[in-house]
Amino acid sequence: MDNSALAGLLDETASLLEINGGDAFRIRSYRRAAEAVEQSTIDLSAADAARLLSIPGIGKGMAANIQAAVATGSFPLRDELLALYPSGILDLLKLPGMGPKTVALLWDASKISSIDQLATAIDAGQLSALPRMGQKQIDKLRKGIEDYRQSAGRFRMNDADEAAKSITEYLMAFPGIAQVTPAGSLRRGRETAGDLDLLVTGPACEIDCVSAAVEYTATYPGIRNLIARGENKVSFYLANSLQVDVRLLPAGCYGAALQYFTGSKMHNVALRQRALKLGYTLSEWALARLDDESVIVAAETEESIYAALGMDWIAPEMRENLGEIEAALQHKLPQLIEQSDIRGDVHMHTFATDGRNSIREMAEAALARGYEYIAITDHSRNLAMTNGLDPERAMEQVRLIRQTDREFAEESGGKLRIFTGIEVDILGDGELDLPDEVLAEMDVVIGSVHTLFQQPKEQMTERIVRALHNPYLRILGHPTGRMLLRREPYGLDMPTVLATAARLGVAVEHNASPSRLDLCDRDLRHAKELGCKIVINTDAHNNGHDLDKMRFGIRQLRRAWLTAGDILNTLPREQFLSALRPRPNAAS
DNA sequence: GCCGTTTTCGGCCCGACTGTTTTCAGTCG
Repeated sequence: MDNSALAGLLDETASLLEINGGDAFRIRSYRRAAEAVEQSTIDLSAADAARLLSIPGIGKGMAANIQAAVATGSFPLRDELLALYPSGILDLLKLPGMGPKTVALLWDASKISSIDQLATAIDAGQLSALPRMGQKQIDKLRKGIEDYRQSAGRFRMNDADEAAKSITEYLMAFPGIAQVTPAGSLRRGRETAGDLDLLVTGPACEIDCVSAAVEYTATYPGIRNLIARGENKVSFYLANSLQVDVRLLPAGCYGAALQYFTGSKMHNVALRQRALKLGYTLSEWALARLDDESVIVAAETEESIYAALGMDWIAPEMRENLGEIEAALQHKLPQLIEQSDIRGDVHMHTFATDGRNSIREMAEAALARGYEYIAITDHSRNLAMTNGLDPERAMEQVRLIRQTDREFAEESGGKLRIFTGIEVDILGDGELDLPDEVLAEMDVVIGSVHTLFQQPKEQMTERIVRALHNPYLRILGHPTGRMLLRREPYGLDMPTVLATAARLGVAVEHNASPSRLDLCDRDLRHAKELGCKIVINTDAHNNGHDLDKMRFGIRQLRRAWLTAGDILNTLPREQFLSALRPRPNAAS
């Protein structure tokens, strides 16, 4: 059992305890332990008790739970709770506005323990009899169920990504397998994937000897159950119900297969039409002559196929038939942004609030990543649960950032600059929650939408627009608050927000991570059209893989056809701050 | 349930907002 799975067990136990009305501090302990396990860099299933106990947040009880889970797949408290409630009850918590108290209420009153049962109860009008269940609440739940069902069955990009990595590692260990490439929506950079397509090639995949590699694929240890095993294809489900199709192909047709299975459907339809026009036929096996299909025109590489069709190779992220084919024919495809274009990350937290590292540690991690600048932007006081900074602590933090910046610049030979910053909360009245004299000290002021995000659409938009008018605000953070597979964007009037930001010169932040996606490709396209400044940040809370979240965000930028020139933090550091909205009193 | 001590037990991030109340419970970050 890997750390993630282990963390999942602890976290779901915490949720079950909450539904059960357990002690709040005990619940927090389970959450903390789950977090610690998830973040741990060592394999805890192989760790002894002493090693487990050395991890902050893991004590005697939790160490015993972990050891039991490694040995048996569960532990006593979890088993006891699962005997009280069906496990499907945890799905209910995924609905917006649905917390443990409401879940407990539904269970106690009507034995509702799944989303389907809840939907039935709503349709039967059973809910209105319950306390605190007005029409608004019921409407909200109905909408939530609708959204949930739309996203059900799809997997977040990072889950598909991780599965692809681990299967790839397994396959590459087989002699004669030379290349494994994820195709489908994962390769196109979609934020979710319905299934996972892996294309495999190498000497072991040639037609006369492929059976051994197929056999090896079918014995991948992560397989929950095998769906099909053909001559050169293996399909199976992983433990998390993700369906995986592995195709083992001769090198001679690898490019054609890669092109075909990457899609999208509409892109492929348009491409096949183009082929017909030129007297060819395109399939997953080859681009061949229409009058004699035994004559292969191109098949080995994608580049050769696109070239034979008279066009430049098209990056997978653009293959949605949104004009990329015409652009490729005219050799006018944009040079899409690459991760290596990014020179800085200006949204990160430290242990002054809810981060896990010091300013210096974040700086070291950023430098190791090749960045030229970062901004430390801890939370302001309104986000009380994060130990947000009040004016005094914010000023102290500024002092500390400047001191660390000086020391670090000296040690690193000036390779990295640390900007001062703050992530302030936009309040219900559209005001920022720190006074101007504090904001004036900050290089980077990110105004984020945290506590506002549940509000009705009209007020929400109006309040954000008001906040944009605050002259100290330089970046609009988490502009849509969109959480992947959790809830739809809350119906915010994004065109108005983006147009206002563009007019006032406020940059909007794109911040994509496994769990959230602030701007989708459509938002980003729109932002560019409006001439909006865009930054891409990670909202990093630790110096480890958090900074790596940038790679998830880059995909949406590429899907929106953005180039390095469209993104502010591709600028050298001398130019970055001056590209932001000018500050009211250009003090420091 | 964990932690840090007072080495045996008390303290453990909390404020904004909504919808349902008729003074507040529940959810969210």
